[in-house]
Amino acid sequence: MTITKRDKLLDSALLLFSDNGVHSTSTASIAKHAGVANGTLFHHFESKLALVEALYISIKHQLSQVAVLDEQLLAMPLKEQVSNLWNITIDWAIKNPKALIFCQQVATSNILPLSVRLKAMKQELSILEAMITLGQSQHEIIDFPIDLMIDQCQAQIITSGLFFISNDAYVNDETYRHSAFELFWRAIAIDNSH
Amino acid sequence: MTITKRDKLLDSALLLFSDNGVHSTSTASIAKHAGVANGTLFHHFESKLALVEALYISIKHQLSQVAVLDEQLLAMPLKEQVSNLWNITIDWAIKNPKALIFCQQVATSNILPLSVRLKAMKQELSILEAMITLGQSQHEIIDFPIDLMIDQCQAQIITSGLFFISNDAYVNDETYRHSAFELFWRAIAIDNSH
DNA sequence: GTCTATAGCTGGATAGAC
DNA sequence: GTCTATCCAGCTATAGAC
Repeated sequence: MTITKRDKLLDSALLLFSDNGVHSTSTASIAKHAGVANGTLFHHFESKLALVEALYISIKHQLSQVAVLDEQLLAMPLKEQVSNLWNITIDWAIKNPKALIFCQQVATSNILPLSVRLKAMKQELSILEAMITLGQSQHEIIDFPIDLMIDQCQAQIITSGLFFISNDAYVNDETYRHSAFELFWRAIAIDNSH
Repeated sequence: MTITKRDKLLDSALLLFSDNGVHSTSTASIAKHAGVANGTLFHHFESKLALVEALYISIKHQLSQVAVLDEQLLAMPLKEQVSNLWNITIDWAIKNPKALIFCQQVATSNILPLSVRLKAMKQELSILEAMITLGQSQHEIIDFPIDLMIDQCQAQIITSGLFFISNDAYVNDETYRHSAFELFWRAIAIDNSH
């Protein structure tokens, strides 16, 4: 498993995109940073847009591999399941700040066609949707429209991730960790005692 | 109060920026859309960046004029105050979708220097901060760290705004309206009964 | 203040040798 | 697969007439 030039190009692209934005990063600067020639970039990626798309898909795929429900988790109470997934996702965000920042930029712009973004999002959100629906049927999560809830929940997770990224002193602060999750859980949980 | 060419340029810039992004909108296309000559744009704005900044500041200012606490509001219970401000902001977002989309793009990118963004944000968030702090001192709002709460609350409002913008069939749907606000309020309120 | 014309540069993408 | 060299479109910004 060697690091190919293609991988180097993706790494450099992520670094430069997240720092300066997609549009103000030239393909030349990506190639230079990756230590490869200009033409090599266009050998591996049909166009700049294709590079952006490949990077986006790759990150979303990586995240979907991290946040999964296993047998052990499914046996726990719902709040623990949600908390677990929340923590896994936040930890991933803290370890991959550039990835989250880049995805946020792509998601809130028209750089990539809507169809590509929707496809990547659907895949990522299936767990979230499953948990909310389950919780609603068990009367543990409030019965608001599912599309609205998915939207809000996802936004809260991303916001928390971005918060810890830009305030990294709080990453290991239990108060902040706990508070951030509780803000998320309190919004949707029916039993708010304790 | 006539519509000056400067105003037309700002209007066209907002339209094109929110649709295609700042970087992929040329100054030439803005001038053309506004029905003025290319050079006129640079007479009114020193550079493209200065145009972006002027637009951003103008929108943030406009929003801060809309969301204010008046005498009448201050006499109400806290939840009503919050609900009122929430509704005012969402209504503004629905009426000015392009403005919200543009602001979101600017906020999640490095197009404008951080100092400019922070200044505009501070001004906008002062009411939110005041309400949360007041609520905390009255034990009506949960006592989590204020910086985290401001971040999350602002994100929830923006997310709701964007949700109604992209699902405009729900704009007048009381269920969605009520649910969106309750998700916001439940997260931070201490008394969750009823 | 507004226009036309254009300078000067940058960036995405290609061609062809190795 | 990787490189160098280069084309050409499109962009920001300026100059100067009106």
